Amino acid sequence: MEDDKKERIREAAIKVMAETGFFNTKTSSVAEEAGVAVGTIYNYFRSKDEILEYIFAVELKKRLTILNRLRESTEGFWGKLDRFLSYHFQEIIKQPEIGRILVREKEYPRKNGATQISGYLQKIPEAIELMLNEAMERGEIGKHKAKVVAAIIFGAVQGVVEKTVNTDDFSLLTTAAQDLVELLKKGL
Amino acid sequence: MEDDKKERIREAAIKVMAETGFFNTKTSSVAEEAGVAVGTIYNYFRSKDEILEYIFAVELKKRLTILNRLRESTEGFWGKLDRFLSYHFQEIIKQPEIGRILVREKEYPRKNGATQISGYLQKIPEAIELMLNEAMERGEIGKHKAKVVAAIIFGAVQGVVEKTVNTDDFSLLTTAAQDLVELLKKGL
DNA sequence: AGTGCATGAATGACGGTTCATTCATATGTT
DNA sequence: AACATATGAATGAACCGTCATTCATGCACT
Repeated sequence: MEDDKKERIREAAIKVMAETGFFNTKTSSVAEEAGVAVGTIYNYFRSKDEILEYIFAVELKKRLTILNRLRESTEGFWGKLDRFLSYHFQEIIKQPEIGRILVREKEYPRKNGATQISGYLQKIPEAIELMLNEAMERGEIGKHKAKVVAAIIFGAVQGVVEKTVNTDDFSLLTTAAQDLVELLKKGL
Repeated sequence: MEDDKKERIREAAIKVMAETGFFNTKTSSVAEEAGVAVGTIYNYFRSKDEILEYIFAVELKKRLTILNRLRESTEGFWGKLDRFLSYHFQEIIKQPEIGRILVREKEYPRKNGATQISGYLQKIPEAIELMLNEAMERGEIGKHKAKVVAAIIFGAVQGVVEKTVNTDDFSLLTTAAQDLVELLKKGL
């Protein structure tokens, strides 16, 4: 049995939690799926909560890296948005379980105070809001309430992901980025 | 102490579950909030799950009634959508806890098989999809994939509600219906 | 022979549900 | 009107299954 236990546990947790939801997931199931003993999990994570937190951290870091890279590019707003959404949707096509977890477990209140999750998650709509404001100043898009628009975009993305994972119709996601960008471009 | 225990329990559950989330809500807390004994809950509900199911049933029935009434009216698509969204957002302004629960607890996998919740909830985007198709046939809006658009609208609505309850900024909701309709009207 | 990771049975807290009991109110009887 | 009895809603302490977490022991590699 080879190494990188932490990664093995993360992948197992993604699989099991996507299936049954965080609260109905037993650490013993995660252990079994990962092929390790229950106790081993606790050599790498302080608690069950921390596993979920780690899952979010990994995924959101990937997306924020993309967003920051895009911010610096000279591309127009719509190109940036299209790139970002395409990346996000591709990731979910590759691993639908991630989609399930991201839409389902976000923001759920945990027993012992807040986790980092909300904090991490906030940053995505914030980044979009920032890009929106820049685009408005450049006159690339008309004046709108960036906050509301960001919430709409963020929500629309989740809506499409949700529909996809609920119906297992991944064809939706292959064109969703263009569909959405097109709609928004005309709309704003 | 007057009557209608079931209603008292429903209201208490809304309050407590909005605060702590379904899975962190103890039946004893609901009982306390409702001013009844724990056992009394079980005279009106078979389980904790059933309380949540009932909360959804009540709220979704209200919304589906509106939607069906609108379907029969001769009003155009955009008027209908505006009316529906206005109603929904007003309800959440009146009782933000409902908003929290609707966006957070939807579709969460329960231990003992499926609940009615997903089934009920499906009907909203379905109704929107239907209205969209009718509007496209009438030529009121251009041809689009109704399924994707319905998912986008449904998601966008949730996004705005989520933003609102997370920031406690209810001013968002007062104009959100018009903002959203306007954006979509131009976009489609 | 010491260090570090892995193990999984044991532990203990927690909380949903049950049910024997209480109690308020209604009904019937004189 | 006074009393007896029946009904079923309300109660909450106790029960019991369910896990998250711990830790004593085993194992491997240096």
